Amino acid sequence: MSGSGDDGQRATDGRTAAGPGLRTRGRPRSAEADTAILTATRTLLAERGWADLTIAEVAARAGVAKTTLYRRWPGKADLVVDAMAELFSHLEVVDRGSMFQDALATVGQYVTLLQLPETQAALLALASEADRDASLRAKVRGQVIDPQRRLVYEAWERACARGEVEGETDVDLIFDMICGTLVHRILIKGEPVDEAYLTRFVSVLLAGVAQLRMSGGI
Amino acid sequence: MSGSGDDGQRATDGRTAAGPGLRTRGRPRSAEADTAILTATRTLLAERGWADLTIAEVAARAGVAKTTLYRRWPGKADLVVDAMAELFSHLEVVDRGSMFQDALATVGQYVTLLQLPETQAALLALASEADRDASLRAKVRGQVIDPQRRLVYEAWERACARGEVEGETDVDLIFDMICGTLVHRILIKGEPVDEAYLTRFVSVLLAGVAQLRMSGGI
Amino acid sequence: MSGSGDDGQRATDGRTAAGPGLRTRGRPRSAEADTAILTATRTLLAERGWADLTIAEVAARAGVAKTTLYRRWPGKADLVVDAMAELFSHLEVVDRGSMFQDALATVGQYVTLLQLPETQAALLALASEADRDASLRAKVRGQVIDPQRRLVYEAWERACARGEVEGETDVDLIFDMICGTLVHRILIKGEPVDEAYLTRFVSVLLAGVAQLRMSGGI
Amino acid sequence: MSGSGDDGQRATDGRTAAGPGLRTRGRPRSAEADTAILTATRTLLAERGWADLTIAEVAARAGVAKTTLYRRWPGKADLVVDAMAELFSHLEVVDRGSMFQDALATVGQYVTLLQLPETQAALLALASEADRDASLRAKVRGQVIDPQRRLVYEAWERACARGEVEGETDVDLIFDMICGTLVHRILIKGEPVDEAYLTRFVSVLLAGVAQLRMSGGI
DNA sequence: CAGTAATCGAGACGGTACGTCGTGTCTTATA
DNA sequence: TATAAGACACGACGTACCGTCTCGATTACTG
Repeated sequence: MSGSGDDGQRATDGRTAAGPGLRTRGRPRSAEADTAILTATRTLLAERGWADLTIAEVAARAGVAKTTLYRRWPGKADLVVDAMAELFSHLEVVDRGSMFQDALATVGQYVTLLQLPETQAALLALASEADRDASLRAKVRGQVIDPQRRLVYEAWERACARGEVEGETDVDLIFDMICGTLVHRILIKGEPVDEAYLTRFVSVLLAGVAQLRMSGGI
Repeated sequence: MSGSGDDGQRATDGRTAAGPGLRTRGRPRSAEADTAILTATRTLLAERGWADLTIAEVAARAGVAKTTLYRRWPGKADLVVDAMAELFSHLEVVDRGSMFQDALATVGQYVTLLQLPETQAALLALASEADRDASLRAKVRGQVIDPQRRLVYEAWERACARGEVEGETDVDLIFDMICGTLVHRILIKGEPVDEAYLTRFVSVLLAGVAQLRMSGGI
Repeated sequence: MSGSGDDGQRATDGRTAAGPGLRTRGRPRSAEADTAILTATRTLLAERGWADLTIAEVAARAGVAKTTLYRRWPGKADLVVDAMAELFSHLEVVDRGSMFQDALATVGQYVTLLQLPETQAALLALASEADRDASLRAKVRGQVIDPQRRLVYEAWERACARGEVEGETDVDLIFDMICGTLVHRILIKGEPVDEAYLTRFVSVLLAGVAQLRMSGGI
Repeated sequence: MSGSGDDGQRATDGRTAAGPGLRTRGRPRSAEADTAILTATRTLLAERGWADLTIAEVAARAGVAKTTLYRRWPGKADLVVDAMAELFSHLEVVDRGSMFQDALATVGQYVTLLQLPETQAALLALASEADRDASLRAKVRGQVIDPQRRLVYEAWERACARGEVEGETDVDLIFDMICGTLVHRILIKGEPVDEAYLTRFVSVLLAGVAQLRMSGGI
């Protein structure tokens, strides 16, 4: 689970057995409701897009009352953050034997994710909404964006272990370049990323990163 | 002028003195209204953000009736496209003597634009809305995004003329990398771009591009 | 028309032709909407009762948007006041030749009104709601209750003209006794008023009133 | 006790020490809860009025769970009936030596009751709700309204015993006239009843009743 | 220089989604 | 079995914005 809740119960649900018995009062929240709601959210995002995604319809599709939904999430954006977070939590660095092949495969996973209709509907909308809402931005970054930085870090570490590169690198910049380029291509321009584009992109990127290190800079 | 209008009158308004045929009948549209509306749009985008930008308030701020606004633009998104297009139409490639300096200065202009509150409010929102609306996407790309590709092309041409590079390059990829990286940094993550970040970015980018060409690829 | 409006336009609609031309701006309110809404209100009051009377359903039944309804009346109670006022505005004193017969006939009209399902649904509910809402009470009294006092006054005047009685009487008290008794019987206890009950009631009432005057008191 | 409960347990609760058989199983209902709930109901009626009286708030004020309340009363109206019944159960016919003085004093008690804020909030609301709910109407009449008819009957009997009047009279009509007139004055019109009004009212009423009997009618 | 045809301001209109609130039921752990 | 606590399904609320419409009042070209 992603752990996005803002009220006490959800966050500590079933964790602290040490509690003085004051913890579990009243009817516990339905765990199935969470699953049903997040699934319905993704489905409807794909079907209707962001603007036509209605809280009421999500509730109906999930077989849940609107109230239940509002009890757990303050609004559409926060709900969608959790729904997307589940999708983005499955990315992993693939080991294909070389830095280039690792990068190609991992970036490929990210491309696949960005090409899902639910991602197309949600990601830019979330970023847009977050512009004026600091707490939302924190959630988006904390649950969707920032966790993926580890992919860059791990790929670099693995390349170090193989002896392909050494030292440290500018993970932030590389991360921005990867995510940004693909987001611009797929989400903003709405064009597909094929094998050829992907290969050229990773080539330019790795060449640039390598060159940068040879020059001694960071 | 950007020429986003969908009815005939606006496109030919006051421009072609040639055909006085059956075009101009009845009271002509106020030219000042256009200016006032677009200015009000940008101001309110900066003040309120995308979600709280209201057609009614734009009209009020521009001192214009809602009807007048709807007669010229079909909706909020189309209006904002025109408003943003005016901002993005001022970008130029600066000549600083070398490819690296040219790139640094030009990208710097783009950064400045992305950091404006109206851009922060509008750009991702437009891209998000365009996800489901092909005609909107066409407008966004045609008036805001694609025109900037020429900056990459011209910078490359100038570098060729100087003898720094030769042949052709993958303008599309480079364009995606530049815009995407900055959009991700500034609009999605909401972090500033300082001199150091900018320098590193342009270094990696140009190194990558140069390396790529030496390897014979495109 | 009852003249219940609280905004300027409705009250002065079509009255002041002397206005400086500033009066009629924008689209005028639909007069048919008023009729349709008040009719629908009475119909649904009779069908569903007060508690299950929904603003949304009134609007739907009247073929009107909820917004339109809220633009004209602040809430359910105020709407129902106007709807009832139309019903109560048709009461008249009947001339049957004698004070007793006049009273019998006029009170009979009132009984008929109180036995309508819409009145049963509305009158006590309005009075109940008005308990906490001074402005509502003012409307209820001004448009529904107080105007009927004239019936008592006119009947008394006619009896004076006939020479059956002379001087003045306590209209307020008599009015309370008539309305109150019938409201208690019909609306509170929910029992019908038949010819016999009516005759006894009017007898007791007139006898009391006459006796009171002979004793010289007011 | 009013005995509004609909399950068996409450009726026999703590009263009959006779049969300890199979009645008392599991945890017995708290007797204090009943008191606390009815008191809280009257207090909140006076504070908030009928419309803003909430079951949840009554429970909170009584220090009781909502469940407990619903186990004993089916809804807001039934609860309020019981709460009001307690108030109305204290009315008695006062012996002041003459029929007129008895009536004055007894009606005065009723006036005092009607002028309580909790009565103002509750009585018309109950009657209004009862319009569509036969079982509620039965409760209201059985516990609040009808029991007071005995006041008219007893006052008449006492007057007979004194020799002031003889025979029977139309208790129903007189009861409607008394309650109705005062309800109309106090609850519907929202005006106070002072000594003068009261005296005039009782005068007219008794004169009417007396005259009616002399004429031989009933 | 009157007629015609479009625009303009104002604001009412039919819709739709919103987020909140109250109801009455349910599901827990505890007494 | 009753209780306190609180989650739950349901449905109405009143608000806000949308995009359309209907007015009377301007403005220009046109015949």
